[in-house]
This record gives sequence, C-alpha cells and structure tokens, in this order.
Amino acid sequence: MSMIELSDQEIQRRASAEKLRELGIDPFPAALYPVDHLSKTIKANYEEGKKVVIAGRLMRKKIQGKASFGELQDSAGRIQIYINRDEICPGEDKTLYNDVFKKLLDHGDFIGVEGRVFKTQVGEISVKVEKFTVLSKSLKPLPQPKTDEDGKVHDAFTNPELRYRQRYVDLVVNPQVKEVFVKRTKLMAAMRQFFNDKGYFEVETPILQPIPGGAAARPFVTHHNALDIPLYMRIANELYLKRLIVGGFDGVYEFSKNFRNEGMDRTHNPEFTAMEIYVSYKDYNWMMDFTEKLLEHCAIAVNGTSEVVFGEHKVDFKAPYKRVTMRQSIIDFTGFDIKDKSEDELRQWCLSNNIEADETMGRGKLIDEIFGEKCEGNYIQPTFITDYPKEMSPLCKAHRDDPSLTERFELMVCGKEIANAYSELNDPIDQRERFEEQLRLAAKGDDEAGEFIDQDFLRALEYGMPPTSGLGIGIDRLVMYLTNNQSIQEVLFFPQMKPEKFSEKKSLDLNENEKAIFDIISERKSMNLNDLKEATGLSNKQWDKGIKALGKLGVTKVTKTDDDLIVDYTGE
RNA sequence: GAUCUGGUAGCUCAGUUGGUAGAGCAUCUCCCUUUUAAGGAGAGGGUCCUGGGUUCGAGCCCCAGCCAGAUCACCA
Repeated sequence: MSMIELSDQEIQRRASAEKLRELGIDPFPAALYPVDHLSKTIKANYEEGKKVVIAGRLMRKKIQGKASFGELQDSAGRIQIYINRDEICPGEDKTLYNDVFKKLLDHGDFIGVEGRVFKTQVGEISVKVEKFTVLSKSLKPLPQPKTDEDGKVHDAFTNPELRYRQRYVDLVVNPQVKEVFVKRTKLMAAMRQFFNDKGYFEVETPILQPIPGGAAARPFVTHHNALDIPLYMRIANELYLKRLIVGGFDGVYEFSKNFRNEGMDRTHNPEFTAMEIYVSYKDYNWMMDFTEKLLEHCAIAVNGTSEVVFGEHKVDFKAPYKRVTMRQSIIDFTGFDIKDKSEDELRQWCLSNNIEADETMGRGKLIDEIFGEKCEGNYIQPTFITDYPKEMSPLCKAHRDDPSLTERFELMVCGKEIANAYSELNDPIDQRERFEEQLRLAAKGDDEAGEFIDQDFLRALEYGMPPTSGLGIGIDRLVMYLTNNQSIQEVLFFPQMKPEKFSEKKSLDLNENEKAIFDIISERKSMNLNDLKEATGLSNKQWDKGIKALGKLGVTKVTKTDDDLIVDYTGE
C-alpha cells in the first residue's frame, strides 16, 4: 500500500473535517449559500447595523478568549469579522464557538457569515457575526504573507516555480497577481468594444489546419485518425481572415491562440494570444491612425491613463506616434543608406560592422539584421517603423512609390515589436510568385521562410479580394507593457512548464538496500553495527541511507555502548 | 542550446573548517471580550531535489541527473 505523504498540518485538517462530521456539520455541504454582499461594497457604502450575508475564505483568525476576530476574503477583497462567544452561543452549549470556530476552522476554509456591519473601536469596518456556516474545508495550508505597518510584505509567496505551477494559490494570496489578470481581461474587452463600435465582426477560424500559414514558424503537428492525415496547430490566422474578406465582410477580427514549436523563455510561450484584424478598402496609412487610437483607448481603459511605467521606462500611448521609414531609421542610427544597395554590398557592410551575415541571407534578411541590431532597441516611445523590404514580407503589397519595398509597418515600444500591419497583397499572381520565392529561400537554408503554398488561399484571391489593410497585435506582450511585467509567464494564467513529478511515498515498502539490512538484522535480532554493515556489502552511502531509513520506520534501533555501536531489531 | 545562480519545515530564509539540522511566521496545547504584520507561556513539525562517490562521519566536498530563475544564443 502506498499513499502520498501528508504533512502534519494536512493530517490535522483532515482530522478537523472528521470532527465536524461527528458534530453533524458537513465540511463540504451542497446547499446554495445566499450571499448578498461583497466585502468591497460593504466598505464602500458603510451603513451601521446593516444586515449582510457574505462568504469567502477565512484568512486570519485571532482568538481573544471569548471573542475573536477574523478576516474573510471574497472575490473583491477582504473584510474583518468579529465573533462573540455568547452572541453566537446564547445557551449553555458553547461548542459552536469553542470547538467549531476556535479549533476546527482553519486558515483558508470557506465560510459564510450572516451578521451586521459595524466599526470597531479602532474604526475598522467589520461584520459582527450572528451566524456562520462551514462552506468548504481547506485541507492544505495556504502560504500566509503578512504586511507590516510600513507596508512591507513578509513571507510573501514568491517562488516563481510554485507560483506558476499552482496559480490558484498565487491568486489567493497575491492580490497584485489577480490585478494583472483583471487588466488582461479589461484590455481584451476594450479592444472588442473599439472594434464592435465600428461594426467589425468577431469571428473564429480553425486551430487545426492542414497547412500552417500566415507566418514562418515551426508548427506543432498532430494526427487526425479518421482522415489519417497530419494536421498542424495554427501559427497565425491571417490567411483564414483574408478569405473572409474575400467573402464580403468589411472588417473581421479574431483573438487567436497561436502555437509555435520553438524555444521558451521569458518572452516566449509555446501558445500565445494574438489579435488580428482585417478591414477592406483601407491601406496601411489608415491602419496607423487606427492603431494609435486603438492603443490609446486600450491603455486608458486598462489603467485610467495613457501613460504606463515599464521597468525603467515611462511610455505614453497617447496618439499620434512618430513614423519613421526603415531606410531612414538605419540612416539615423548608422549613417548607412540601404537604398539601391545590392545583396553583396549589404552583406559586406554587415560583416564590417560586426553583424552576423552569411550566404543564406537574402537582401531583406540582411536589412532586417541591420535594423534589429542597430535601431530596434532605441525606440522606447511607441514608434511606427514603415516600408519594409519586399523579401521579408511575402503577404504584403509592394510599396506604391518603390517596388523594392512593401507597405508595411511595425509598432515598436520599449525596443520590441508589438504590432505588425500591411496593405495586404491581393494580386493572386504576385502572391503566388512571392510564395514560390519563399520556397526558394527555404531551400537555400533560410529557416524563417515559408515551406508550404496554400493553394486554396491563392484560389480565394483569384476570385478577388478588395484592397485591405490588416493588423496583428501580440496581446501577451501588450499586457506585459500595460502591467509592467518583464516576463510573459506573469501575464498567462498557466504558462507552459515541464511536467511536475508527483512522487508517491511508500509506507512500509523497503527499497533494496533497506531490505538487505532488514533481512540480516531481522534474523539475528542484534548485531554489532560494523559487522552488520560488512555483512550487507553496501557502500558507505547506501548503508547510511538504509540504516537511517529503517531507524525512522522504527524497525531498528542503534545504541551506543562504551566502545561499540549495537543495532537491535525492534520490528515484528 | 551555452553559462551562471538556486532547490533545507506549510511560507520566507539561515546553516561556520565536513561533526546530533536552525530562526521568524504558520500549526498544536493553555491563558485572554473590540484586536491591527507580531498579546503571553509551552510543544510538535524535515526524503536538506534525486542517484552515485569520497570520508569514521556529507545539507556542506566530487560526479551524473531533475526542476526553476537570470544572462546569452535563437525567434516575422
């Protein structure tokens, strides 16, 4: 028989639950509890003597003889409760107070409270308990961070591994963590509102796709049994949304979970959220105006102001944002003009400026390297970088004034890209050539080039797609900026982690070393320690671990005589 | 993928040249009727991440591994 080992406190809590049952109190009752107030609303609208019914976790218990204070945490915050023995137990039987409240309720238990609002002598708004109900026992002890009078937090639950793996605990004890996710949801709601007000449609497109398109990234592959084909998890939703523009919608958008089978670090999670929107009869200039208004709107909806603090930076999302062409940006930071430079000239410049460049890199890739290396990090305030080289934008329309460029912009904030937009390519013949060029680049060794041609998407374009502008925003990254978090794991409820091992504790099963010792000593009953060690043939370490384990199980006992150590068998 | 740092009680962390594992909070017992991070007194609680090795003896030293964090590399 084996079981997961329980700590002291867990055993005590299980025993408390049993005792409640013996007293006729179900520690996990089924019935509805008629909550009618939240801690927050009681505090906001203080009314002396008002009758309230509240529920939540008991997060503090301070017993003072015949009266006690507690703190109840509900979804909105905390409120103090006051319990007086003789008020909840008016008769002779004081069990409800002395046993149930004082002994059998633990930190973290859910209880319901009926009572009246009042202020203590110190002026804290509290609820005087007239009746309380056990709603759910907590069998594991929660961490108990405490804030002192200087606002300093002690014993905070901070270990990131534990916090991410047990987000439920993190959310219970770290209110600032909950706030991040409240803001995340507010952001999505604000965006939706902004789009819906303009009449654009929220849609859904496939996550399982026969061809992973719309971005260059390594996909996750899965297999469909009935069709017996591979399916890919989406890396972007672009090609599907454009099909819907072909189908006649004026504006479509989707918050999409995307999946990329690449490295994980503090800015990359295998699954992440992007928002993409496509609007017909618009171009990328219109989309820049739209984007800056959208982000200002979102920042204010989330934080009440367009300004955010991110690390050492103060960023203002107030529109309008600066607009710089990629060519001009490179001139600004290096003095080098990429216009009309050949692939070889660019490569030479890179090599002589300490930028990695090899034969597999085409013109676009080289320019991207220069920008990434010398320019990107310098844009702290929101800045649109426009007019990217054609080679690195296979889904984007050629620039109306310069066919070597595209009508594309990225929005940079704190040196990182948070949005990407095009005047979308809608010429099916051009699009087919661009896809084929990507295939050539991929064959040449560029692992960022697309490896598939989506024939159905090309067919859709052949029926005609109106001029359209599209925008993609990395939602996780934007939430990071709006909540001043440096890592993506902090803005995802359940970031991807390596699986945790749940080890089962054996109760009396012995491992091989322990068994070797056990076999001998249970036979001989009492032995000199060194003789026994010799007889088992175990190494020092194996011996040490084994004899200690047996001692702990109460099977053997080591006693010291004047010049000897004797092992006695005490098991049965 | 590389380098560095870490993994000790429910939580946060100490742990000396290698010599019986500690503190604060939490828990348990007793006293206390309006307290404000922590009233008083006492007690219990450990797979020192795992597996090997060195040693009379390892939380500590060595080797291998697991997990996490940071930095770098990679990343439309």
